[in-house]
Amino acid sequence: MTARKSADLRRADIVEAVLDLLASTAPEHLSTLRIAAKVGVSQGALFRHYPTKDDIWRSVMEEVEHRAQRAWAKAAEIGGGPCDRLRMLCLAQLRLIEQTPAVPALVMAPGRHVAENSVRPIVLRLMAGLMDRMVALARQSRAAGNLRDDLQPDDIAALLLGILQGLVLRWSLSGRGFDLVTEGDRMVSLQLRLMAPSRPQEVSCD
Amino acid sequence: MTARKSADLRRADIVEAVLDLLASTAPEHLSTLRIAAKVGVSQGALFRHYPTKDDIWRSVMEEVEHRAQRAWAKAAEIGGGPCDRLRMLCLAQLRLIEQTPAVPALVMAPGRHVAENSVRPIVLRLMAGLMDRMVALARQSRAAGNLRDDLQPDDIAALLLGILQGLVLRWSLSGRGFDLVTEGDRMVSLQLRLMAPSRPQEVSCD
DNA sequence: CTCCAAAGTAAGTTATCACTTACTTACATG
DNA sequence: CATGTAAGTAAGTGATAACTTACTTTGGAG
Repeated sequence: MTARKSADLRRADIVEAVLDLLASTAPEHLSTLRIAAKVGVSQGALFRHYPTKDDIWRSVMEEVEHRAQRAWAKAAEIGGGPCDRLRMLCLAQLRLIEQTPAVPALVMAPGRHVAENSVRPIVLRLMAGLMDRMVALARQSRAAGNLRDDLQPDDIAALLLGILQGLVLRWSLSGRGFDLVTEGDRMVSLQLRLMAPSRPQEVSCD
Repeated sequence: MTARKSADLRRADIVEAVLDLLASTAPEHLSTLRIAAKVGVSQGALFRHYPTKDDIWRSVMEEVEHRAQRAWAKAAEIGGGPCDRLRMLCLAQLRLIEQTPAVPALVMAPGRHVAENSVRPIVLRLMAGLMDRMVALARQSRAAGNLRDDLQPDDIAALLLGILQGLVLRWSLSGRGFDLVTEGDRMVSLQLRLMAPSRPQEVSCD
């Protein structure tokens, strides 16, 4: 099951090297030479394992997707009401990004240099997956009376996701100048409080 | 006053060409060759007007900044309460982005290829300027009784700005697949309603 | 031990980039 | 009309990119 052929091990090495390098390098400056140097082989050796640099990007993005899904699943395991789980899902995403700064770099990379064709669909799938989970939890939260009746689950999720994305953008632009999870917790909690039913404090989320 | 030397006219041509091209091209694929072709001169001619490509990026970004400030100022002229003006500021920003898709491309461009050193400080200044205006309007709105007392103006602005940025990100990733201003109006109005004081509908913003 | 395929290397190849250079044209001014 | 300057061009230059090629090393199966 978990056994891998040596070729796959090498590919895993390469993916990990790219993720490492992306923590400190913009995607479009990640040349095959630098990747190879990080892995510890010559540049040409990369192409024994991947036919194309685009294929490397695809593998990297798929690994990111797996990590994200793992993080979401782990956040879902924690007990508590649906509203807590919604908050935990948001925080799990922020924690993932903090530990893997490659994520926003890849998501925001606009150009073809970072393999638009290979990466873009995976990014969209990733964001759709997060959105789905958030909508589901929002629906449950509302049903449980933790969120206002007059809010659509899609809108709840869109507002929260927007707050997360804006926060991550500012975090990236500021050179990671503040603690992402701390600030995110503050913002998400605040927003959930705003979306709580009218009697302000009683049925609230916290 | 408004008179310009011919050299400046040429520079304006180049800036406009870049902005045009950025509507359909990622920043890192905008070579001097393509810019020159758009302007209608040879590639080398560009360097008669700009010593460096970085200087072109800087000029472009400064033009973007001016457009943004003009848009914000125009939005501020419209009458109405501070809460309306806050909403209008948000919509003005979205309208600017819709008309000038280069803005998110430049803001999110992570790498050095698009002149990190020249562009980044201007981007930060731009975002800080928007934030300042939003915080000021949020403070006025709260003082006017349109927003809850227990919200800090900074947080009000941060939430709204986050919602805008997230929306723009999804708009860009989706290939501009929905109407930015329409959807933005819906989201911003919703958020302002959530932030309105407890008696839900009466003192609300709308 | 032999042999073969997977994995590695060094040195290409081709393309594109920002930028330069040597030379030419257009034009306003004295 | 002569002339100096701003603006233009075509053809480089060197750097760097992804990818290829010809050859060598290595390790396990027969």
